[in-house]
Order: sequence, then structure tokens, then C-alpha cells
Amino acid sequence: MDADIDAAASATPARILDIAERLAQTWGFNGFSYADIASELGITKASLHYHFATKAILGRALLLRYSEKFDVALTAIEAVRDASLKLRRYASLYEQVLVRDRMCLCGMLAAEYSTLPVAMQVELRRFFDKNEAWVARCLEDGRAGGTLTFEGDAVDAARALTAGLEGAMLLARSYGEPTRFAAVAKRLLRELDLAHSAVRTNRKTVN
Amino acid sequence: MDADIDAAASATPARILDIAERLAQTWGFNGFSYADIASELGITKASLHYHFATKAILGRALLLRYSEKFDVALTAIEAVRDASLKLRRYASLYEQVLVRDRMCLCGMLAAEYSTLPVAMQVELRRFFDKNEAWVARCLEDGRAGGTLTFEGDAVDAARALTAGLEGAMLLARSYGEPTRFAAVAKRLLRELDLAHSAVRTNRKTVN
DNA sequence: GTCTATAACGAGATAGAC
DNA sequence: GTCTATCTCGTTATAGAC
Repeated sequence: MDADIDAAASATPARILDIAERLAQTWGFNGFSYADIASELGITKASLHYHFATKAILGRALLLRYSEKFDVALTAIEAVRDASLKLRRYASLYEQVLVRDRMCLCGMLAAEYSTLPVAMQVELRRFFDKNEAWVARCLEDGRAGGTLTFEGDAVDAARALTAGLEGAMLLARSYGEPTRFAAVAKRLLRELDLAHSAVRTNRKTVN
Repeated sequence: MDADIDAAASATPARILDIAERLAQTWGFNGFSYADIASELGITKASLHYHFATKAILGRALLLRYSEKFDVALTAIEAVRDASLKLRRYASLYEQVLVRDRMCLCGMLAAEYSTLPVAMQVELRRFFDKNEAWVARCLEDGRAGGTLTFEGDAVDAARALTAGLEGAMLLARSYGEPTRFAAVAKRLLRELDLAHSAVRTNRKTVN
């Protein structure tokens, strides 16, 4: 098939990005070099520069691809009806990254923000903006639909949730204990859950 | 005074750490070099190596001093009676760092964790452990005293709070908007506040 | 305690052959 | 599209004079 041939012919850039992505999620964008990718892929540094002329270009491509993959994942979750379940699926996206001993690429890049090429800084903020908008919409839908509860602006609540997930990831990875993340995620989601909140309300009124 | 003379005589290591600390909080531990410190301090790289033989030693000293300073700050907060206010003061420690365009040193190092010398990894976890214990104790006191409310283990709640604060800091700094942090912090603390929680409970029962 | 000088290495990047 | 070879620069670190 032509598609397969083309895919095979253009496989090298994708494989480069695969390796670079894992290294960036593990050591940070400034923590790996062209030499690291080259040795792992079995080609020379010069060949890497043919595909990605500069590291800044590679980094931007990394972010764009990651953002697209994230879009696909979010779209898949869109099919879910229940907003509460949607959020649990969303949180599990983070967890899947963590159990592979990686940080969220964008959380990692956020830490390195001030050292990144401007083009990467722009793309990183774009990623967070999209992410935040998706979560905010999900929260708003859930509140309107009567499955979620939170106060104030949905965007603020979305920021609190993503901040909690990113931070929990950061800390859990330092301990090599993904369960630390899971516990925090569960707690964050529980607070948004109307069903659980109602239980808590009842308990209070009984007291 | 002898103390002053001694302080002046041993001022160089402290000034080195001051600069290194700011650079580490801005660019990361791997984001600055001895040359950066040397040029800013007006001495040579060789002189730096006299005070801190290797960068790993410098990094560990950085962490130890930061941890001590944090202890002092926490002890100062201890004087506060109200647990809710105590937590607000705690959160404002983070905010004070952020408004100076810095990341929490330990949040930054957590991102770089896998690239750090083992001695720094150990010290970093020690810092988080102490931090977590302090917050957990504060939460427990507040719950017992009837000013705070949360479910389950205090340690879990403490981890959720610190994760939220660290993550919010990370994201706020990428946008150069400290208000993003403040909004998330306010939300996190509000959820722990019994007074506010009671209001919410009342509102629910009215509905 | 600070200096000059230098070692030893790794980084990103380029030229030009195949 | 990949290679060899090389350049230039920045990095941590050391030797030895002052």
C-alpha cells in the first residue's frame, strides 16, 4: 500500500520524536542531547540535524505532536456522557504517563519554561489554554447536568484541578510512587462530585 | 563585634548560595553554571570551586540551607493560633516566591529529579517529608479545633494541598501571572475551611 | 582565598562526500 | 537520507602561582 510505504519512508522523524519525547519527559528538554537520540536510534547526530535542523525546531515539533495526541485523547473521552466519569478518564491520562516513569511533557516544560526557545513557550501556553478550556467545559456541563458541584468560575476550578494533577505528578515521581498521584487525584475529583458532596452534606446536618 | 567579622569573613559562601539559589529557582539546577555565578559575583570559577568543590556539593548545600530557612518560616507561622489562618500564611510563603519571578526551589528540583545527584535526591525527599508532616499536623489540629474540615487521612489532604500549590506555581509562572496562583490557592484553602463549608452546606439544604 | 591557565569533555551545529 | 570530519563554544574541574 502506498500509505504504508509513505509511512515507512517517513518513519525516521517519528522515531526521533518518540525517543526525544521520552527523554524530555524523563530528563527534561535540557536534559537530553542529539547524541542521546542518535545513539539510541543508531544514526549519527548529523542525520538528526537533517530532519530537525536545530533543537528548538525539534522541541517545537515535539510539543505540536504531543498537543495533537492529547487532542485525540480528549476527543475520545468526549464520547463519555457522565461528566464525573469524564474527569476520572481525564485524570487517568496523567496516571498512564506516570506509571511509565514519565512526567507530563508539558508539566516538565513548564518547569523549564524560562530556558525554552520562545517558539516553545508560545506553544506550551497554547497547550495549557486548550487543556484548561476543555476541563472548564467539562465542569460546566457537569454542573448544568447535575452531576458535578463547584463554586465560582469553571475556568478557575479547571485551573485548580490541572494544577493539582500536575503537582501531584511532580511529587509522586520524586518518590517513584504512582499511588501518591492516585490518592491526590481521587481526592480532587471527589470534591467535584455532587453525589459525594451530598453525602457529606447529609452527614453534616445529622451532626 | 567578632560575630560581624566572622560573618564578613565567611560571607562569600553565603553570597554564592544566594546567587545559585536565585538561578536555580529561575533556570533550574541544570540551567546555570559556575560561570554564571562567577561573573555575577565578580570572582573566578576557580574560586567558586574552592568554596564548593563540585556542583553536587553546591546543590546539596543549597537544599540544606533552603530547608533550614523554610523551617524558620514554618516555626514563625506556628505562633498563629487559627489553623485556617496558618494555612493562608503557609500558602503566602509560596506566593512570595512567585512574585519574585521564581519557582519554589524544591518544585523546580522535583522536575529535574531524575537528573540530580543522589545526595540531592535524598535531601529533596527529606524536605517534602518535613513539609508534608507540618501541613498534616496543621490540618489535624484544625479539624480537632473545629476550624478546618476535610475527609480521610490528614497526610493525604496535606499532599493534595502541597501538590496543588506546587502545580499552580508551575503554571502561573509560565504565564507570568501570579494571580493565577492566588486564585487556585484561595480555592484550595476555601475547601478546607469549615466556616465556608458550613455556608455551602446550608445553601444546599435550602435548595 | 583568589588568581591564571588549562585540561577533558560534551553540547549544538555545519560542510561536504556518498 | 546518512555518513565522516570538524568547528566552536560552554561545561565541570584541577594545578599551581600569588
